[in-house]
Amino acid sequence: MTRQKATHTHRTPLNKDRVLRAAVALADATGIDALSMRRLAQELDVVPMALYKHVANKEELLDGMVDTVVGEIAPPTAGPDWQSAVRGRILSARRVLLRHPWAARVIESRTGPTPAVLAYLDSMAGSFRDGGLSADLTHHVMHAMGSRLLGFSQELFDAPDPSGPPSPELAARYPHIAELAATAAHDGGSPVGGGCDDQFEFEFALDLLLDGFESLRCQGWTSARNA
Amino acid sequence: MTRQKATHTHRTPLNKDRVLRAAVALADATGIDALSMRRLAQELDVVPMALYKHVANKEELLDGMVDTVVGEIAPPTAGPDWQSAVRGRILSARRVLLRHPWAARVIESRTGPTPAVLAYLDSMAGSFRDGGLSADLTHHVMHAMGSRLLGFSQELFDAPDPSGPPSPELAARYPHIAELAATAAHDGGSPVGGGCDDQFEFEFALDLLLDGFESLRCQGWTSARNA
DNA sequence: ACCTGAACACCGTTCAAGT
DNA sequence: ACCTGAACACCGTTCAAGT
Repeated sequence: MTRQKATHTHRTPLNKDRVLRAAVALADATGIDALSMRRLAQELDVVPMALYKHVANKEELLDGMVDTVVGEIAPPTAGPDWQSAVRGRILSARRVLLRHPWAARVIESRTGPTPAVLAYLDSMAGSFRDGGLSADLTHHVMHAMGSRLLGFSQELFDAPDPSGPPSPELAARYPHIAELAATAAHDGGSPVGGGCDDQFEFEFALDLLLDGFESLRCQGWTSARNA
Repeated sequence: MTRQKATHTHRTPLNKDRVLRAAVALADATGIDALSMRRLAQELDVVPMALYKHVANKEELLDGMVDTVVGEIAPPTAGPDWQSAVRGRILSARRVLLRHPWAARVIESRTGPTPAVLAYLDSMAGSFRDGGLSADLTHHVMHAMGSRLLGFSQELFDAPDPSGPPSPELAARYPHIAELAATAAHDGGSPVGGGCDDQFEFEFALDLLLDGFESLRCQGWTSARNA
């Protein structure tokens, strides 16, 4: 009785939380494309169908993973002004999202917001309202921020080719892109040569938007007046 | 000889363009999730493997579909100022993307920009440069625009529940969200009651950014001075 | 009542056999 | 040389048979 069958070793019994944490860890380690119900079950030493006792289907698994990740974002902090409070929380969200590179894509793919996302957005709206923005302006401001509220934004190009300067024929075909790439490589915002500083680009857009919002707030902007 | 075998009727021979146009039409009609190599082949009255003569694999098919769609965006038009030229083109891109609701998600999923996307971005960068923005500022501005350059942006919530006002317990749990939903329903920017006017939200953020860029241009902003 | 193996209806893609 | 059917290695999920 000191040995149990290896295939049925008595383990911490499965529960939803353990399933979700294993799924997040697996996605972190192997990427979201390699996350399948079968692969996850294998990781948990469980038969695939055992997962369906804790999540209804794969969609619910992905929803749960999103909530797990969004739950890692730091709570709101008091700041000298509304802008720095919002800014700090968004940058915290960004650090979380960078730890889980698959999360942005999964969040995008959800049809509706999950409870943790709703709670986060509600709290963020509260920060805008506390800062003196009208409900009307807050509404449009939330839309304008889009995914940036959660610490990420859609980058259309990952990183310019890091292998030296662009090829001559590419520069000829896309002269303006080549000029931008040359500029980025020149001011060395990032380690060596190629690529741009994603963090700088994120904060550039974030601050431009926050400043724009504050300016509208000061003007007493309303959509009725401008529509 | 007046009849041919129904299963091998002589048709316009397949070529890459015909494959891509059929794929776009199929995605338009049935959604991107229903687009499989096998289903597309069936639509073209062709055996699945025949597609692989014209596209290397499914990734290349999706790349080609993106290029087909981006090719529908209107060329740049001359405007009284750089802002209205850029604005007009982006709103044209938006109309194209609304015709192909699957395209935004597919563009996001590409690892690198396709030729037509590069050409579009190059032309857009040219518009900023012609407007008097420095190469440095143009670079950051392109990043700040993100997917908005192509006429879409990440909406975190599709549309608030259209079935009347939010339930009491939801309003209690997410008071600020409920307030925003009530505001949106109130000012009736969209047809009846619930939901917000996506076009308004898009233009609100677009104009806020364009105004911010113009303001930075006037100030002679450079990243070196502000870093 | 609970658990689970086999099966179903799909995928994208390889490959060898047919013409 | 070209084309293509069958096969491979996967999916998520159903379902009936086992305990």
